[in-house]
Amino acid sequence: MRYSKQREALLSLLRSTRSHPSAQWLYENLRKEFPNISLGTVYRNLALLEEKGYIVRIHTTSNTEHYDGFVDKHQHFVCRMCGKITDVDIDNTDVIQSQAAEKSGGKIEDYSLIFYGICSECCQK
Amino acid sequence: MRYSKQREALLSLLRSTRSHPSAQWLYENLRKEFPNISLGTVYRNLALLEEKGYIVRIHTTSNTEHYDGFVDKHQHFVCRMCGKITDVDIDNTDVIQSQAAEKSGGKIEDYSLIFYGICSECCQK
DNA sequence: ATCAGTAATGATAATCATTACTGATTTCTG
DNA sequence: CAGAAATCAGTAATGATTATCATTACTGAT
Repeated sequence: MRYSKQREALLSLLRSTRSHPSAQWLYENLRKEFPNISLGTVYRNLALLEEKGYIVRIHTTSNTEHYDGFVDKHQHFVCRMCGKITDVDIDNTDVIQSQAAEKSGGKIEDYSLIFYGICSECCQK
Repeated sequence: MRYSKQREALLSLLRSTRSHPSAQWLYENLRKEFPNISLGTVYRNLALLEEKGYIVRIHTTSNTEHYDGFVDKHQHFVCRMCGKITDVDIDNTDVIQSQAAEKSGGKIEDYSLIFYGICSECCQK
């Protein structure tokens, strides 16, 4: 993987936020520094960075993908009112993973655990 | 919700399999009984049935949604080789859910737990 | 420092799953 | 049975993502 300014900026932007942005948001914000950057470049580099393990892709009920620059294993909570994604740390998930390995018969490499509900801000409204 | 043949057939087809089909697969198989059924009808009813809680939508790394006619809470395992989705039952997930509620501050209504890896069939190849 | 090779880019077109629209048909209630 | 409303089939539109392609920009060797 050869160096590129755009990719470095993308990764650094992703690592600067905990908001789990979409490709569109990243595109719009990268345009401040790279007015001519292409949306295709954003998608291409997101795929590349995910493949190499530098970022994580989050699949939710929403029809758009979200990305996370923090790769230390953790979980997410999605608010069904405002759509915001926040981090949640759950302990002892290895128990679950070993139980799944046992019951499925196959080789389990990873898992995704996403919580849905109403976030504290939206609860107050 | 008013009765319709197409919707009943869709629900019954979904309940007859453990393969967690996509909209496209359901459409193709419903055409055996309803040669003129529309893909739009399939999507419309999938959305309706999900909203009413009769079926579950499964979001995976694949770019298409999959559906499950069995709504008793359980988890899924997705093979990254063949793409097949199988059921996995994990015990004591309520521990996780209560831990998430505690740590997130919000109100947690549901969660999705999906395992990724290589299924037993693909392991043998 | 320049060069050649090749990966990455920007611009744009293509893809493909899903959703919206429309006029005809079916279901249900009185 | 009739009329209102939901549902349908068919099809166009949408929107996120991916692919294409000519040009540009890294990088290691001369």
